[in-house]
Amino acid sequence: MSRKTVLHIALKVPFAPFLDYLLPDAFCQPPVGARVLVTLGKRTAAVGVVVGVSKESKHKKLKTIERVLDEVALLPEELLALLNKTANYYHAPLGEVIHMALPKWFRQVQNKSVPKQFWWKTSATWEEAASLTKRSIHQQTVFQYLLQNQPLTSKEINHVCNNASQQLKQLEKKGLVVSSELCFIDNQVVRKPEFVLTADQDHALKSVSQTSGFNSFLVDGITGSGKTEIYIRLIQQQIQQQSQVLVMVPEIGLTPQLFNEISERITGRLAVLHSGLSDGARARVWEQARHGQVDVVVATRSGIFTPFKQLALIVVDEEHDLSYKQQDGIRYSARDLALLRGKLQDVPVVLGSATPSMESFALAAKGQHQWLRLRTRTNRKPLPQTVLQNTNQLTLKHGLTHDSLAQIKRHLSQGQQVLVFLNRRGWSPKWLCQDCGWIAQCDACDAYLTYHKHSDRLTCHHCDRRYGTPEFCPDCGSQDTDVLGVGTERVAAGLSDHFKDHSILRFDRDTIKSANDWQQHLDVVRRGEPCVIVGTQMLAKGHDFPKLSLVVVVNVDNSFYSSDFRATEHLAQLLIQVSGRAGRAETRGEVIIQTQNPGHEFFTLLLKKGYQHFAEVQLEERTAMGFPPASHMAIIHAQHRNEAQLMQQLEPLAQAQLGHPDVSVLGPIPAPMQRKQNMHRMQVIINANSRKALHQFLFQAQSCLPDRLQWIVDVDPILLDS
DNA sequence: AGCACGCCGACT
DNA sequence: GTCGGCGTGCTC
Repeated sequence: MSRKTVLHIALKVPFAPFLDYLLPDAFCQPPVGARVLVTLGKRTAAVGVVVGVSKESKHKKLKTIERVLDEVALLPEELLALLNKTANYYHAPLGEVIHMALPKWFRQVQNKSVPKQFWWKTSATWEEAASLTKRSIHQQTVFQYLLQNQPLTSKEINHVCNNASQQLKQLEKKGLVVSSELCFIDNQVVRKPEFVLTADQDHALKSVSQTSGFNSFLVDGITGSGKTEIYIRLIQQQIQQQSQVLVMVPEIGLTPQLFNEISERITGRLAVLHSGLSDGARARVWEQARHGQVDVVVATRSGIFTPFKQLALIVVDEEHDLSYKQQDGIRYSARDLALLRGKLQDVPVVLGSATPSMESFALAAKGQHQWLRLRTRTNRKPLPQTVLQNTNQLTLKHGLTHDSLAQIKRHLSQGQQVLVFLNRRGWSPKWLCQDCGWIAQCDACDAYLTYHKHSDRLTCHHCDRRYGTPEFCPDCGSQDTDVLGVGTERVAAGLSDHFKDHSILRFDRDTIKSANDWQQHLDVVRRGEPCVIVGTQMLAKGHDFPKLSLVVVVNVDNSFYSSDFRATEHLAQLLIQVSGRAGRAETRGEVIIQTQNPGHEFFTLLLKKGYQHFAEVQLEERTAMGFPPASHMAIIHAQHRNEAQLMQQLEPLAQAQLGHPDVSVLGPIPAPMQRKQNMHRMQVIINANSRKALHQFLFQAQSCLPDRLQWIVDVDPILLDS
């Protein structure tokens, strides 16, 4: 009787990997990987993806598919395989993984075709343009900006002048610029000359290109050792063979940089994919990659799920970067998934970093990654000179020592730029009562409030609640309140005051909200006038500021008191990365690190012997302690508004830990921040000798936790709190 | 997760 | 008398 076709449909539901639906007789059978429209419970119109077909189902009463949205699979087989593995590895329901991977555009029921976009580039020299645009300053500005930053979309030029798109049309009429629907880069002329590779580069390049199928490589080379050159040569090779390359970058701010570097050197079609794009733009890149209409995609984290027609290589730049790990929802690591995808699709994966993560370092040491070291700096830039400044007995001015200020002054007067790095935004991280020692805290979190002078508010950086500044201490009534500590806002204000003749630029989440803000700030720095840049984390990464000659790092000491065993690894990476910003061929860069622990062996190890040596010692320590990468870790985070109920619901887990010889379980213990956004938080830390044992435990744990409880599993956590 | 049902407290 | 809090249950 039942010759009915049953379809397994992945939907965004937390309780099952997929649900079964019937295919109506009148419908053509959609392929696996196609989207369909179904009703679910009271919900009409839920978008799901076909993940399997069968003739029967365990369920009695099946609903029927409403509509087939794709004739051909939107998710190619290899991508679906990756998503399946992702679901297993991170213990997440397949439907949720698919939901996360699909750009929003494809999760909506739309009949609209993917919107178009136009790319611009110049087709004339500056002289030609100048003579034809004598009467329009705007056209000249637009042309010049395009000349320096091409290729660009109209949107990216908008900030240069307010009617940039009209100016572009005019320029096009005059034959000075051309537009294309694809990001063309069908360069007739390769603009930059080819460099001669160093022996190390040559060896690395040959090692990768001589292998076939899956192989993983760790390109380990200091800033300026020419990692990008290797990526570019590899990309060139693939394009010649009509294959596609996925290049992963840690964050949105770095996409334009790598994009431009690559675009100057390849003949092919290039696209970027990051969270700053509109839904339509992301969908377009997906479609183009899937149909083989682009050759290279430069993408941030979620780009690891881009479908390709002919993927032949994955590059993960700045492999150690924490941004590759998603910190909410399904906590996947794009770097690890890149390796998994490489294996599944049998293509090589190249990881690059000046400061490899302990995970990659360990795999390279074991020979699981081919270790390709670049020892010479191609740009002949000498390594920066680093000095430690003991802040213990010194009075600080705007968070800086007198010596730091004097050095800043010297560099500015020499026409150089200076970067002051500190990982704290706002005016000051604490607001306290001078009389009784009370410190302002968030109502909803166990955290101190940060004072922001600009808004004259106290802000919680964990839940974003804002408070007015108290006129008197709520505990003792004293009016003698003060701020404690410095953030970027305060340092920048202090420096503005101190160096009245120079501009002070602030790079943090309060001053930079969009990709456009980024670009504008960068444009200012690139103009090269002497200035002081004050910034957080976002500045540590690979940006190239040619005029920057001094870096001052403030407030590194928290890492020494952290409970996270990875804190020193992260600090070492940060210091090396941030130091890499200073200096260029002619001028040796200088780095000042302000610390209360100048005698700490960490500094001796890192500064005297280098990152490599630091990493070796660190790896030995990890191994001795039985921590990752020598072990496999996972954390179960649970939260509930009621503390007692939270404890009670976690009860079964405490008992489940028995009988797993290869697994050690810590907890349930209170999370480092016990209360966040009014939720009580507990965690269970699982440390296992083998990946298999870890997964077995997690499966068991999952089954014994009550449905109602809000919990998530973080496999391979890289931050122990949050 | 959504979304509904259902059962108790405080307001026009 | 209703509006609305959130506990419980279901989704193929």
